[in-house]
Amino acid sequence: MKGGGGGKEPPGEGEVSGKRPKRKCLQWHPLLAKKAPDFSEEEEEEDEEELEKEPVLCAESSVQEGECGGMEDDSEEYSSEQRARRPMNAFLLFCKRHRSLVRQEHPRLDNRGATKILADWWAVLDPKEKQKYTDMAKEYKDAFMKANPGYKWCPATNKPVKSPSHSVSNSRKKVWSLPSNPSKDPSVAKKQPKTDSTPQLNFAMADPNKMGGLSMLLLAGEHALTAREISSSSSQTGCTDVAKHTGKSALFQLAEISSSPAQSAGGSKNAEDTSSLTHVEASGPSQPSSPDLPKSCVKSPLFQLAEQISSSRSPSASEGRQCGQSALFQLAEMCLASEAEKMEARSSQPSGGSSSLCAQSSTEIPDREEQKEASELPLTTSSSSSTSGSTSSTPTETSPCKTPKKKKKKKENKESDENPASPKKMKKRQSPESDLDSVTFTIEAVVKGAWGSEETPKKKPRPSESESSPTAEQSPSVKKKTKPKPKKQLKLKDDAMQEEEEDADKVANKPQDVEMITEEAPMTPKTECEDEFDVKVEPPCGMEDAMLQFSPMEPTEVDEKEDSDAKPLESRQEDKDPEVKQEVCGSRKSERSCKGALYKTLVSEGMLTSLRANVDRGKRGSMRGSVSDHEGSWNDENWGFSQAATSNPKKLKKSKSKDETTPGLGKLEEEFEKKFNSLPQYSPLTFDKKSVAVTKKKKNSTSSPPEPPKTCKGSSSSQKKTLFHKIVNKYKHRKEKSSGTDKEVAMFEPVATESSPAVKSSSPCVSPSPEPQKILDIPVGSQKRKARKNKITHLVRTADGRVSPAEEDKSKDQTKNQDEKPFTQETLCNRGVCYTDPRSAEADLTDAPGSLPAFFSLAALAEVAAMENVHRAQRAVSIPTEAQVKDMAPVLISCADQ
DNA sequence: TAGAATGAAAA
DNA sequence: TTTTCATTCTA
Repeated sequence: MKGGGGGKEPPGEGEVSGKRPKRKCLQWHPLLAKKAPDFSEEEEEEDEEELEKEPVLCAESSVQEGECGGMEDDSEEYSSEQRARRPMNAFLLFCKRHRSLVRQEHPRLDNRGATKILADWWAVLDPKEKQKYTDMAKEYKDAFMKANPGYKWCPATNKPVKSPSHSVSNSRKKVWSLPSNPSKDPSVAKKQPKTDSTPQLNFAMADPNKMGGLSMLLLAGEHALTAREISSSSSQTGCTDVAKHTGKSALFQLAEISSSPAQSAGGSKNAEDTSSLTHVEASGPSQPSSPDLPKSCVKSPLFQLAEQISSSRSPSASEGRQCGQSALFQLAEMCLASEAEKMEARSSQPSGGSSSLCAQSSTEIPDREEQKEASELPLTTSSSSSTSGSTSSTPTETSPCKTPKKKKKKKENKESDENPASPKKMKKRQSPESDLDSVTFTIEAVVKGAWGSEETPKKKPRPSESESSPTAEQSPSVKKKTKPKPKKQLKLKDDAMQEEEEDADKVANKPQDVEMITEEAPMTPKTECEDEFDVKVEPPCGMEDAMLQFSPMEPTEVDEKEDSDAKPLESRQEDKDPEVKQEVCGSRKSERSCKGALYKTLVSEGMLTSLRANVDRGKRGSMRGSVSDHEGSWNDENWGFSQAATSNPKKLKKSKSKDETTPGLGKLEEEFEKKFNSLPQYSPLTFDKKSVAVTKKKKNSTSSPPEPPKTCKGSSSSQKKTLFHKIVNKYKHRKEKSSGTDKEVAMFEPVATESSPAVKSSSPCVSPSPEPQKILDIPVGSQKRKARKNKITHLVRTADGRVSPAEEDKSKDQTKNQDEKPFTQETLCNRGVCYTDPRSAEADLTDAPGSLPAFFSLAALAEVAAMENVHRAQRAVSIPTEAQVKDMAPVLISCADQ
């Protein structure tokens, strides 16, 4: 959609040309950049090579800064190009959090409509509730600013930087400039991204200047954390403590981390990090790293054996394919699973983290190694895998039919070759996935105790992938690490830690999956991609169903979804890939169930909140997203895919932003998400009540105060008052801009209907509650801007309430809108309130006590009539003037109080 | 790519 | 006071 941010840059010019779609901000992040399909394949390949080298250098020497600086330069370029996005304000956060809900309720509704509704909700939202979002926004902003000290919100009208040289890169506009970004060559920038992408921790990225938005911060934080983790893992001590120590919020911490030394190694902390990094990097390039990991991790002999087995097997498996797992392999898996369980038990929080870390670290290394090795030697990967704690990861990678070269390349190549049609799509890798999946499943199953079964499901992998993917996308290892631990560390403070750890442990247990996932996004997951792709394809249906059923609000639903999904999936999977996956993993179903539990857990924890949103989205247009998404693979997206993917054929494309952001952000993002998720998400019902009022407001504002519905007074007076005030304020605004409301009226009527239902549900109260009245009177806020744009002109309504010709047209549109929007009458009807028949409405109105109520009822009626028949509307009602409304306010208030 | 919303920041 | 732009995603 958007521009394709991803993957779109033309290979040739690419880089600069800019295509960084709109969102550059996130993209610019190296990790993201890699992940992002955006880069041309060619470029990516080259970049990869470069990256391999670079990371090492950085890690190795303190000089890193210098080198990194080079990187930074690039990054700077990115930053300049992509620059950090300005932080979201409270409203945007609210929108982000609730848009999915809105969409769920009103699938037909387009974004604009959803936005309007959200605005309504926002208007209605209690101040307290709003405050939460406001606070979050503030915190977010603070963190952002900390990370990007010099950040300017507006590049200023002129936008100095952007236009000229970089112009291209910044397609959009702003380059807000981060202070530091010297010019960069586009080409360089491209390279850097990859380099950056090198999983590891390029703190270089962290540069405040470079740092993009929050996501960047998060990334930086993650990297730091991961580094710490790694170091800790090596030492086995919990490095995370540092993070924990700080009482600051995760966001701040992240910001600090990113801002401070992230690049080179700033303080002592950094030193540790760097050291850890160095280890990783050093190891990464060469296999040695793998050994380190194992050492760090305390593996039981059994575990080691299992790893060896798995690793050994993997190579053959790759060719042989996923399906047939040898008994030995299975045994290994089981061993691993048992180990995993043990690990979990141990891990509790601290230790567990280390274990997970180990796994992660191991995974990470492999990735790097893989990249480098891929270029160099395929075998290395296998060796690394064997050595590395993550058994599955290597095998899977190596296993892929093709040489274990760079995943990215492979993916790209494959994609290009195999799937000429869809660039993004993937090729499927068979064996590797199957292996990994099977392993993961088994592990999970073991952990849960469900082992045994076989069903399995591809989905599990998906979910896990999806989950992990977000974090891991760029570099699998990183992702793994980041997800589990970063969050843990960050949150250490919070209870979440435990939960997270558990999740992480789970993840760790599934290192394979994680790796898979991680790679998916950015790089590629060639194998994963394939797998995912397949999976996505398969599951979509089931997922959709699940998704559909699923309500973002309740986590519990997820389970249900999963269940539902599982069945469909199974059938699907069987249909599709009987060959590979199913066979391979016998126990998938059970695993699936396990995953389902995990999924639930994650959701409950809030880790998957984004998923929810994605899911919602997925419902909308899952399919499209699936394709693009796969590449970009987002955590959430993955989820969405896994779960929802099937459902929506439309597309999921989640916005680039997601793709971009998620990949890199990984755990950090998760934390952010957690916070974000922690934000209250109100059920539509909640808003319905309120919304009713709001809608009314809008309607009123536009022309007449229609709302009839018989709102109930049941609502609390305080809320009503608040609403009233809000409405009044908005109303004022409206007056200012008085144009353009008409549309709203139409729109709102439907809304009103919705609200009305809610009201009814609460109680059949009749008299229009004060709120509604208030609401009716008051316009909703949104209109202002429209006015600017100057749409206003045609909207005007005559005093009569008639609509100007233009309005008539609009009215028509409105009617359309009604049709489109679920809220409208349909919803109302569903809820028990139907105004379809104006007459009935009138009756109600007439019944309504009090002149005011009656008045409103009439007005509402009038609106309804107007919608259906302008003429009727005209005769039916005279629209109250603003003054009238104001006059009525007191009455309304009193009513409300009553 | 425009646009729908709100809000923060800059000009 | 007016513009920009943050998010999301359809038309």
